[in-house]
Amino acid sequence: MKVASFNVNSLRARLDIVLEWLQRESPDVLCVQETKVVDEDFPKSAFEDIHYHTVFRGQKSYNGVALFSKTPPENIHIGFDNNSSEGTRLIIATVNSIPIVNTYIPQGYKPDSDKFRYKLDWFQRLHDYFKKNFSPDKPLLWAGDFNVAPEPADVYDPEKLAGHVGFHPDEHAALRKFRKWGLVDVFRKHQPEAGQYTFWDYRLRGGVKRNLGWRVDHIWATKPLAERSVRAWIDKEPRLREKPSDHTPVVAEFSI
DNA sequence: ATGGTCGGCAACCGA
Repeated sequence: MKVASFNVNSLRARLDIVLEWLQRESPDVLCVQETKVVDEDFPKSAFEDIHYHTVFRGQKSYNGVALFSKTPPENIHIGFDNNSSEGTRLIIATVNSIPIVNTYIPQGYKPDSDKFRYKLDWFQRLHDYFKKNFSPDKPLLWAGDFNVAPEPADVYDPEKLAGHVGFHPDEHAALRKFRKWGLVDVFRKHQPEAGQYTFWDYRLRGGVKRNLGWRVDHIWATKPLAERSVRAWIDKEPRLREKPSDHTPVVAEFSI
């Protein structure tokens, strides 16, 4: 089973890239964030044409998540309380008997802002959701744009960025709670080397060229599933980053 | 150097 996560920063702006990537890599599941498209305008048939099932929830201009799968998704939940709050940031569906959680975690703006408190609260709500609905002793996959680089190896300048949004002690404490519950960073398990990024700060002059990157897109799994992971990588295909604002996909393979 | 540049969508917001 092959699973990927990709922040597309507008699905319609990058539709060809996503379709080509699906056909090239042929993952069983692709979790997408920042679709930026309302459900009525979602390009559903383009994905059905290449034999992917779709689950999506969007809104005008911002946010939006989608899940694509080769086999039909089951037990679909959108948002924390199903089909209402935070649906454009959270899709849960079971594919090939494995519950997949696709999240677009709030970005957080600045550490002294309400938006940052909202982000921390969001992590807490998700943690509560996991505790209530899932067991760390059973396979569970959590993928998405977490908007947090977990470790110093995951940012281009850990000393300069310490305390910034996306690399803040409170965010690291939030992630630690998920680890404590039983989730494993599957990419890191297979890739110990520092400096492997999924996002580059295009707001800094020459940020992409200067490799000013962050690893904020993740695939985490409970131990029974992580034990069956055989490979994980970040797709470095240059075509995926035609635009400076592009994230790039993170991929993991499991022997199930 | 504490900046800049994207996408959506039509003035700025969010990242």
